[in-house]
Amino acid sequence: MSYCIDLNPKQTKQVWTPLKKPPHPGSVHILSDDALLVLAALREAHWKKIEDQQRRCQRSTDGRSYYTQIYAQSFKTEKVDAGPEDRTNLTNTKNDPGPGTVSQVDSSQPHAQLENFDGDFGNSGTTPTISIDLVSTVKTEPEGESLSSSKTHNFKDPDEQSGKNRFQLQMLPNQVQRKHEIIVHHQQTKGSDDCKLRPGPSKSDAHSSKLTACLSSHPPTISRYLPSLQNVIGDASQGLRISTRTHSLQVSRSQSAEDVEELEGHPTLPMSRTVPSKQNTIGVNSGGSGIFSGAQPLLVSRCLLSTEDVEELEGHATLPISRTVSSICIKQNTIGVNSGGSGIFSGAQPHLVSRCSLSSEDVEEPDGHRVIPSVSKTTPPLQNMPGFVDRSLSQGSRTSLRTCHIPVASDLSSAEDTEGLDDPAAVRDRQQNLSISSKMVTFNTASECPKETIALKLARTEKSLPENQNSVSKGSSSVDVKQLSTHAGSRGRTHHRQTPKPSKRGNICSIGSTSSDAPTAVKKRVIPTFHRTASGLKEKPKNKTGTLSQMSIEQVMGTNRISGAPVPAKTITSMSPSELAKLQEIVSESSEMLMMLTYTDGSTQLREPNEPRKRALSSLHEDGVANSVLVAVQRKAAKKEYMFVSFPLAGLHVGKENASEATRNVLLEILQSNTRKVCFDAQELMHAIIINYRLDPQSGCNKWVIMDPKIACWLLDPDNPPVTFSGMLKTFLAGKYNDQTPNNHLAHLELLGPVIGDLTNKLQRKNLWELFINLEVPLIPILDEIKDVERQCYKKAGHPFQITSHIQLRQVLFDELKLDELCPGQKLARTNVQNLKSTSEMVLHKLKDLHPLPELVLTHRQLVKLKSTYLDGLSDYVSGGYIHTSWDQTSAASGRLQSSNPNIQNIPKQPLQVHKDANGSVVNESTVSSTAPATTLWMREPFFSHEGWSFIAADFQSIELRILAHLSQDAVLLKVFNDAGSTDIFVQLTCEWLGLNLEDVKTGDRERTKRIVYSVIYGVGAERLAETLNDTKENAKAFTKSFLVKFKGVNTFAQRCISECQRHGHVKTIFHRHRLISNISSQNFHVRSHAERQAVNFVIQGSAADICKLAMIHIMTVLSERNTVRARLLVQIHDELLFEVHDEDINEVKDILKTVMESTPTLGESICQLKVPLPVSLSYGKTWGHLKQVV
DNA sequence: GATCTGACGCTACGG
DNA sequence: TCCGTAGCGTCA
Repeated sequence: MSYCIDLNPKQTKQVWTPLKKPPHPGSVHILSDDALLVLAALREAHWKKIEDQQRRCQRSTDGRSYYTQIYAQSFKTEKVDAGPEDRTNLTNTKNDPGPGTVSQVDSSQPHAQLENFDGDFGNSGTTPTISIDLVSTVKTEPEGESLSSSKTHNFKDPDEQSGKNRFQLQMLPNQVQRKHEIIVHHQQTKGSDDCKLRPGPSKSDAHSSKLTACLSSHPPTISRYLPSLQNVIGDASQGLRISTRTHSLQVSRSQSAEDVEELEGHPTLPMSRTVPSKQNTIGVNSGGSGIFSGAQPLLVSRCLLSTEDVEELEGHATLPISRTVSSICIKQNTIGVNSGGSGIFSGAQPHLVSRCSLSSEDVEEPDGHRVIPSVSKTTPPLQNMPGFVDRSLSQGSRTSLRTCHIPVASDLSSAEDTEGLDDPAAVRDRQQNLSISSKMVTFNTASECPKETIALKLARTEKSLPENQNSVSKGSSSVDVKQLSTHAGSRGRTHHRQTPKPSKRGNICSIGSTSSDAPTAVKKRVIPTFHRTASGLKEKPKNKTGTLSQMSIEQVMGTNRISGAPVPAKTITSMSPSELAKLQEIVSESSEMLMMLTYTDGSTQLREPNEPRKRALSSLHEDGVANSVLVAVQRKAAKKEYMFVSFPLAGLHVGKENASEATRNVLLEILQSNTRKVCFDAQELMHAIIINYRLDPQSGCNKWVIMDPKIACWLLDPDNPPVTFSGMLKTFLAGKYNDQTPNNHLAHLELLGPVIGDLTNKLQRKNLWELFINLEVPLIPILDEIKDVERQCYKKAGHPFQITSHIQLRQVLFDELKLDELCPGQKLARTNVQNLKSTSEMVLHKLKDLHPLPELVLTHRQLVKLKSTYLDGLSDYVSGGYIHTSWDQTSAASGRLQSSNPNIQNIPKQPLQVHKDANGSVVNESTVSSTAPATTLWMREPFFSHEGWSFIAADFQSIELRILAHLSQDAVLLKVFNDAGSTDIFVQLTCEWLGLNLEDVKTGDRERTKRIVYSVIYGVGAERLAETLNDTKENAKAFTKSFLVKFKGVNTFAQRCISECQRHGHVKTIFHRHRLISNISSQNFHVRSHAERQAVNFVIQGSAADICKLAMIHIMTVLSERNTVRARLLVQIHDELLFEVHDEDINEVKDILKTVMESTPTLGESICQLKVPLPVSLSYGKTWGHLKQVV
């Protein structure tokens, strides 16, 4: 079926817009942009619900009739041009759960009131029925683009030859049942007053200013803003934007396909596995569940795809997908397929996410503009912002493609892989490809952190980044080009290296053992640009001619030798005070220190050290089998001499009380010094020292930096990590070193120096040095925190077990320790599906007074979660020092935006505190004294702004509660929020409940209060609330009752939502966003109750999402109008917008943000005139983890 | 025996 | 028997 509508402007136009009563289908000639987009959004949002409903309610499988019914129904009672008295919330309309408000329609718009609508699309006249329910693709093409350039040009338009200024509506039936596409080509016409879809970022031409005017002058309906939202999302996330127009906009697309053509320069590879999408790769991301949460994916350059309905964009090949996937994300010239949820292909409905399908060919330079290919530290990627004009260009300072910033360590691929270098065009293309990637959030590698913070301190160099970058970009050396070629090279290549997701298990630092089933592919991990010298963490290289990484190496290298017969080691405890003083002096001037553990059986770390049994013993028992730490101190003055010192470990705290203060100090001085330290399996060494010397976090263990040849070798060949030192010498150093002196420990130790030197060279050649020194090495002490908790868990359980396995934990807690029997009065939660005894946080909290294990498990879970999800997880997404995320506009039924791959919205806000006792062991929070030292982990700290720029976060304060106040018209809530002098309501409530003063309320308490309040509002059960409150069920009931009595309107509102939902089958937000709640009338009490809570939640959460999106668009519009302001949107976290702003513009942007965002509710007078103010709180800072509140 | 997959439980985030 | 999400690890 193909349907084309003549839109000859001479004829009477029939425009259907969502804010008008829908016309009879036979009368429809034009679907407004709004209508198309609203339909698309609605359809996407309800797709799964439709299927569910059809399945459960035995409805017709025809989604069209279902949809038309729903949609027609929603407009039946819509009033047009409602008076102010009608502009109320949804509680005021008796027959319609919607707000009963519509926007004023500008008469200048080609929108006409359409008559004869019978409320049923199915009852069409003689004209074909338009299945607007199945809109899934919207394309626009900019002015001047020929439709014929697109494959969608296969419809028949009688006036094709004559007409400009028209819409063309086309429907193509898909072979797949119930999946159709409507492809709308929007031929833009100069002089049109309508608000066009403007996918392009360039706001410097006539059209863009027209858009701005339109946005400002027309009623700000959410649907009208949707196109802009697309832009904003694109700006904020995909970073594909440079100062030119894009050629196409794909809002969403459904389908599987079967036929594909190769992207130019990309060979076809079968998709044998799912892989993450990385630069210049096309891959499939697993949703986290399943094997690829930890396994090694293969690079595929092209997915198998199939559908006849997938049309090629000009300059783009169609990418078929052999399986059903939930989303396709294209970023940085890469196309990846993401599945949603659990399991790789669990998401049933595929769609393109956002507008991001750009290849370098699509980038054109508009008149008067030059393409800016990249982002430098001093000139952040403002090109991504609508309306941005890079004034530096007109000054001629940055007009060359070759001046683009290429991160030094942006690519850790093999330096030998440099094909294509000789072709300047190829290099330029690659540069351009690279440039298309704008930077979203900077991954901090250089920030200065509080002393107690270990977080993700990947590096500690300061201010080295810009110089580093400059030296590279200006140098334009062959090394740089190589990096370019490997970083961005893709076109014209005949093969692709595999770019697997790094193996979790392959991490040498993983606990327990090294992985023998490590990655099967060459590891390509991109890390931030930074450097650190092993001889001085804060040392800044002065040699301006070399790259920093080279200098780091030189400083680290030094000259090594294998000495002759080493002098015997001296035991530290046998030294006289004067000898100790001398030793300290030597240590302070030393150029290198080599370290190893010796064991009680006479072996060492360098001689069969990694026997599993021995390692397990060392992990499990404080006294273990480690006997001493042997250190070879290389004297600076005489480089060929080592001084050997032995620090006893065994019996330190079982025999005598403690090591002497002097001994401990010397050891700490060694470990904390900036001198290069080397140890094979440094993690084991650190652990032994911490345990035996009972070091606390204040000793700075987390800052020890020890170079580990074992890790270096693993990076060089992740498939074959070394197990023993001897094996490493054979495998990685090709027998260069003679290791045939089995009984000479000191000779073995001396080998470490030249060995690490050789390995350092190898790492540098492979571009792995930065990864090694800045990521893997600092990771070691962090892992020790986890290991410590594990060890304690094993002790408390009486045997080792897999703490992360809830099955094994259940066995330990309930079968062996029988903790559930020790609390007969308490009802412990059970798992949802299998109804087994749960080991959830709630249950463990209940059990923690009975046994130390539950709380240790909780601590372990926290640490492992942070490591797996935020440390390892985020590291996988670091690319050239930045992290890029994908934004999904249609995945959340509530209307929220969703971030994935990685999810940037759930990075912990609150720091995690890890307490340690005097022995250095991690202890439970409940048992620790308030003065006990704590290690603080800030997961947002690694994100830092460019130099000269700062973050500004603007978030709506308690937006859902305010919307609840507005919708419910609860007198108390309204009063609270309209009282200008009132403080944060959650702080107030916290004060009341805990009996605290305002100033004593901690952030954590406030967060807890917040969750409790929302829990009650959305209908939490007494039992669950009692668990949350850590109180009795009766008290929880009483609390709920008193809360609902205090805020009477809340309950009334909830009941009204439910009854409206029962009447109509769906609920609506302030902006008419629908959600079907099919189970609202279910006979099953549990099912029905759940549906009721969903209904109430959706109205509020969805309305909040609408307002947040509107604010987002509004603020971006205003900022783009003021093109002197340097600010860019980075992240949206539902109610919070995070900007990066030039330091000189901070105050101006603060004012703009506050003014504009707070005016959002009044922006659309007729739509969301809230009865309460919506204040915005601002905070700013250099790192995301430490934002300072603006008062 | 190795690999793959989906279900499940759990924990982050936002309200 | 709060809602809405994403992601990780285990296990069958």
